[in-house]
Amino acid sequence: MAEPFDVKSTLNLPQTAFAMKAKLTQKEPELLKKWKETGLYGRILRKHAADPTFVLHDGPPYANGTIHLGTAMNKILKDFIVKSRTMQGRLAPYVPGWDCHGLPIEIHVDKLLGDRKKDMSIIEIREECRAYALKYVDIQRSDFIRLGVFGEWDDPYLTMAPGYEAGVLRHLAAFFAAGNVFKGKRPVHWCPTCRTALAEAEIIYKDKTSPSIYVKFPMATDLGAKIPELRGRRASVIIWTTTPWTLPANLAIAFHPEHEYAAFESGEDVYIVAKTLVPKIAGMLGIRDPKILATILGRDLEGLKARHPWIDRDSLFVLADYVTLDDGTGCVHTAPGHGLEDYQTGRAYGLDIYAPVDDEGRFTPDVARYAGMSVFKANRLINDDMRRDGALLEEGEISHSYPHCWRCKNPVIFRATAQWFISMDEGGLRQRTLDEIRRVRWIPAWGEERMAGMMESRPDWCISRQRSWGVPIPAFACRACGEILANEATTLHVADIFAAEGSNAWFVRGAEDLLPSGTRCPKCGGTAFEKEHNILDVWFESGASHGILGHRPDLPWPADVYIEGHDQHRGWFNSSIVIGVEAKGASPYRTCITHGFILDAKGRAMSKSAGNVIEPRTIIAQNGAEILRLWTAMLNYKEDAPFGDEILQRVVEAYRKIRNTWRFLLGNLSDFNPDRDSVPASEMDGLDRWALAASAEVGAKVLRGYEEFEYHTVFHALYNFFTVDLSAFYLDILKDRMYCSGKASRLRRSGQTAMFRILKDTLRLMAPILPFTAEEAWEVMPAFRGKEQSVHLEAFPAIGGDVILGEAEKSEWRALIALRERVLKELESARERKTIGNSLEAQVTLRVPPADRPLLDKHRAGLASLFIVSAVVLADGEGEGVGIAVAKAPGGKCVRCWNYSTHVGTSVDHPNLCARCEAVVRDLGR
RNA sequence: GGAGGCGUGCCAGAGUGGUCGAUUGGAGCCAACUUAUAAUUGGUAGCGAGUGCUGAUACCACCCGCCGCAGGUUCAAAUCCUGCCGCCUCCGCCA
Repeated sequence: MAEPFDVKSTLNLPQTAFAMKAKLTQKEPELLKKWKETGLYGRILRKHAADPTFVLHDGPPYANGTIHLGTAMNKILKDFIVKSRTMQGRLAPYVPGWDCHGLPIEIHVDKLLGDRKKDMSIIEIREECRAYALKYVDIQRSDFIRLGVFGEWDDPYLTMAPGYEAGVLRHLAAFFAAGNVFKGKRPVHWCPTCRTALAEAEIIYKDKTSPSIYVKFPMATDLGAKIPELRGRRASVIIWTTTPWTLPANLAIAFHPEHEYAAFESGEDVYIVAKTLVPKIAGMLGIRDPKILATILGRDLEGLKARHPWIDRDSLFVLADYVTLDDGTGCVHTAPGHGLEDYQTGRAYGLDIYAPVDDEGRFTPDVARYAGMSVFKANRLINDDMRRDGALLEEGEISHSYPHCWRCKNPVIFRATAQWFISMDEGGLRQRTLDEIRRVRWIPAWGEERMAGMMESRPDWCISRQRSWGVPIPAFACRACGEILANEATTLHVADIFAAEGSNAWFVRGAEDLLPSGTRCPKCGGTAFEKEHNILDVWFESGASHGILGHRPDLPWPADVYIEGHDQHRGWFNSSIVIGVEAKGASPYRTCITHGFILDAKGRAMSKSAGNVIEPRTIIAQNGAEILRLWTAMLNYKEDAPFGDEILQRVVEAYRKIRNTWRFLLGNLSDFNPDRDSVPASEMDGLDRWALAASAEVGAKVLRGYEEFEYHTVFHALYNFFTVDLSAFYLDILKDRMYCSGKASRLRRSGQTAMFRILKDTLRLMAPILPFTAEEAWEVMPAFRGKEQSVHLEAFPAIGGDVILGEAEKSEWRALIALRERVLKELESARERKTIGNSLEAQVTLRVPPADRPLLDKHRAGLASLFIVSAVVLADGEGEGVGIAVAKAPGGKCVRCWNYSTHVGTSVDHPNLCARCEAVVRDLGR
């Protein structure tokens, strides 16, 4: 006989507007719009106005191209930091920035302009660069906003803004004040055709045929003192080179300190080369069985000298680690003005950085015989002359990869030119920076070692570039005597002009107009000057970005945190700390965090040429930004992370689980008024108290994770809690109580109270990671006293309070949960035996040994619901452990709650209901 | 060439000296439910060698080895040390 009404209508089934299907791609833009309209970001800052500050200073991405996954991850991590610190009660403003100057933009604009560039002024070209940079600032800005990153997007810092440019020069002035800036020579790639210096990005490597020659340098020092066997012999060192034209600039020969060198006989002559290369060289000279007269370690040759093959000059024997035995003779021709390693070695030995070659690649008058001759043409002649003099031992050709100019495609040369430097050791800058590095907190810890290693080995900082798109180095030359004028005062003066007019002023104004009035040459007293045309290395510009701090009370200097990819140990972290130390005497960051790179699904770096690049826009368009954020939270960002479809699907799965759990909580709270219906913890059902205690434990772990910037532990802790504790255990058990108990019964309200508190806590704990979903849920969550309009205006929950369980209670629950697992296994085998289907068809009999009796008696009433069965019978057992038996539950199935009960069929009014349901239905007046 | 990082089951990813052959999730297989329903729940489940059982290289039981490989420290190692191999990132780039 059926009930005279629809039983289902008497149940309290879940109800919520929070959809199962997220439709993130639609929902996220709606929330962004709403946040913008309600001025959420400003409200957050105002709410925390009186709180202690926390400054994450943004490393400026380069304003060129669209963002890639790595950029997205970086911004998301920054947002985790800012949002979580905010919810921890800090005033944490976030000012994003962009790096706008520099070569890549200049090259792109160059290509865009093509031939038109010839007719344009430098100002016009710079305006094109500015427009180009602004375009990409806009594009990237909207991408970052789309990710849900909160910040001052309307007022970012741009390195090309006049105020910023002035700040850069003021930092430069600090180096002038310290006496650390000097002008020196340094080899750069130089295109003789285009008559310009080239950056690495403007070099293309192509195969080129070059001469390959072996040249002997006769000893100037008598080796007899060191090697008695060679007393009185005519000894020479043999070098190998592919650039004969650099021989006029030869000042040294480099040996490896650890390699063994040998002197072998060739008729009257004795030649010195690396011992292992003797057979090769001797064979080349036609000596069948070379006689080795003596050997000597490279380091013992240091300081000796050889004669230049034709110039009246000695060549110093120096030591260098980069000398290899793969090619040549192990004795390396060294011209400090024509090679980077040669340059470094030359500086180490105090040699002249000698490069007697002019802008067009011709020898200067300094070089006898070849003056005015193009260096490539001179190769032939030099070889001929040396052959005639007997200096050339062997001549051939070699095809090798050689740098060429990207524009004219001609081979380039390496040539020392005048450049501006910051000395790392003059004034102890390197050491002071190293000291500061020790004071910074590095995450991960190995960052310190890496950073210190780089700082120890970095050469003097070459800060000048022969380019247009950047901040000019304000240096002048006296027209009368050529004296260079650049110091703290002139730099600060130009900084003031830039602050008002921007760095274009350098190109618009005359030299005298850029100097304080009445400036005279300190050397000759002249009053006429000309401007130099160098711009600053962009790393100096971005490294000075901490200059935006310290001008607003909410943005003090130094920053609490810098966080970028680990490539920035050499880049931004490096230049920032050097500038911070010189200008402010300290590191501009207290904590420095690095993250890994994003690789493709196979673990390879993403690159356009490999065709494995995944655009964040694609992910967002298909899955929503929330998925990208969750992925970022799941991974241990300290390591490089693979990314691909399969991985993405897993993230989507995890998202669904979290979303559905929140949805279930919301669904069961539709009739719950927290302020009116909450049950005090002391009166709550035991299981609910357990759930709150578990939630508190997770909460503590999550807060620790945020504190330590460990977002994957945040995610794992919450996700585990959702799947294991809530979904598979607590909420599963709670269903019967929620659906079937009287709406306002104490038991149901107790469960609702726990669910509400868990929902409220987890939404807030998850808000920094899932700002959209947490907000969406927050909006539909029951209102309560003090509820903020947005979850992002809330603080993290205080953990603990009234729900911590004692150790005794905890171990009781551990025992019950362990017993439950065993019961579930027994139920499964009963299911396999077809004894039962649904677990509610079962009655479980526990044979309880005396030792376990107190525990089970205490929880007797809750056991059936704990196991989700219809009945539990306790019987006396023996020995160790509780025995478990499963049988078909007696009685009939209650059509309302599906529990089996002997009460079913006994009631006249409600013969299909169990006692509990009959009572509930009666209360409803049915 | 230099610096740094990483290597755990089919996959992802926990685990930093015993309670770990190893948490959790995904995929797989089996099942329940239709009251979170394009949802929820339970169970099962690594690889290799050996012994027993057997008609059987199947199932089951037992046992041994395996957390990149090889050693070492220790009463005890996925966890510490050394070497090797592999992968990745950054920097340099050759006279």
